[in-house]
Amino acid sequence: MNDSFLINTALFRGTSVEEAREMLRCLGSYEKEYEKGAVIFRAGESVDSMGMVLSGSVTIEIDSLWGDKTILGRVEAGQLFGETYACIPGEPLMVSVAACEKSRILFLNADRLLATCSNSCAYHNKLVRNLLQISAQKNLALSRRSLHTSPKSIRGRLLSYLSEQARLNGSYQFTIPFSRQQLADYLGVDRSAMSNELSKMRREGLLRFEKNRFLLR
Amino acid sequence: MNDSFLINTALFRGTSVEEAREMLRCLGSYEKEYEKGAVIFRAGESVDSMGMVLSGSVTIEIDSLWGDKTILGRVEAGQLFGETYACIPGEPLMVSVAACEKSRILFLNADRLLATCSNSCAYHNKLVRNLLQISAQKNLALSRRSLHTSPKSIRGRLLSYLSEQARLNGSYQFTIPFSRQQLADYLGVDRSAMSNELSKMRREGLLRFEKNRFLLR
DNA sequence: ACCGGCGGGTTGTTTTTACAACGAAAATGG
DNA sequence: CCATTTTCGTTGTAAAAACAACCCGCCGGT
Repeated sequence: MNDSFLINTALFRGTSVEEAREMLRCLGSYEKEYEKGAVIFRAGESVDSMGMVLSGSVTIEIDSLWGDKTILGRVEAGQLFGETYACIPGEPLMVSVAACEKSRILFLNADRLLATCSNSCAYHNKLVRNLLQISAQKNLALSRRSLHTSPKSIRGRLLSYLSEQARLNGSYQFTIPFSRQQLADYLGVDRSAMSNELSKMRREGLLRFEKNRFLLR
Repeated sequence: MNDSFLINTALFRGTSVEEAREMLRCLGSYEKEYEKGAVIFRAGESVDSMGMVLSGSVTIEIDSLWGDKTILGRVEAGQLFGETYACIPGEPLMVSVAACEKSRILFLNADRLLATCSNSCAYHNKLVRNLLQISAQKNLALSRRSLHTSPKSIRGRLLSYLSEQARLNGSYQFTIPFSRQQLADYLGVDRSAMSNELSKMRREGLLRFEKNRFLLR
């Protein structure tokens, strides 16, 4: 892990390299690598650590019996996952987290982070505030998905999602971080029906796309 | 407001009555009353305060043009709303908050809560930690809704929601906090179709219900 | 080069849901 | 206590999505 990597993450923002290193020790952290598709947290378990993606990316998903999955969001390098459950000891996960490519994960013990650290680590409070920010951001991400799944039609959901991607990118041209199946899972619709709708929208001149690159008009 | 009310809320848990009172002053708080249906926060605005429900209850909802609404959750007495946006200054709301009955709301300035308070209020850090817990809980609430809306069929959604209500109540008999329309909005389905499905399930002997009281078998 | 798997598009069928319209019961308000 | 509005269940119809089956093209491995 690069020295400057940590202090550029949302969690460690505002600390120095040395402080961050010390915090890692204090938090009882360790790293682990996962292959594509490997499950990192499984629904039903309860966890006492949160994970930070060092490299690669993971998806947070709800797995139904019958094999359907709903993707709640994607977590990229530098971002956290599982912090919600880590903050609520004993709460069983209702989601699973899986690597969507080969990924390296840093685990951080939550109890130690939340404990009112005596005085050894003066930066605990900073970290807690950062974590609050992150939690609020994750809240937004979840709300955003609700926003995109609130239209009842596939087209409505696609437009809601794609418009926001355009807004985020500040351009009508952008690349999305999902494969078709993942996008369908994220929007809660059938993949083939979605492909169909995308083609229909293209025929109507609403948009263009090639693979994951989209152009809205 | 009852003296012991505050210190029994998740936000002020762990503080004394006097401390809580002082914090109220420190946070620049004020109260306001809303009639049933009144909008407290409107999507698109940005806010610098969070609200605590003192009495009554409010719903957090996504309003589409065309008048459809998606209910993300219900906030009861003692609970917070808007804390997500209050933690992220300038972020425009993508949801609205409306009173679903006559409600009294306490507003708390977020900047002052999050500011690293010099030394006047020693309990700021406690409050921030509590807020982190609350934020995590709200995360769960949002995830829970995603869980309940991830089945594609109305029946699947109903069963997901009702099973959890049963689990929460620790009994197969329970009362839900939603009217039919609200439940339909929460589950993201058509009300009449949902009524229909409920009746069908009753005919099949899966459950009984009268008004908001349900009995699962 | 061949094979096999995966991602993605197409098509047709079937099931489900949304939608609209209505009526009865219950709640509300004067 | 009556009038009005809201809530909820019912029905039928039209529209949409799920589902299944299939195709093609691409890529990685052998």
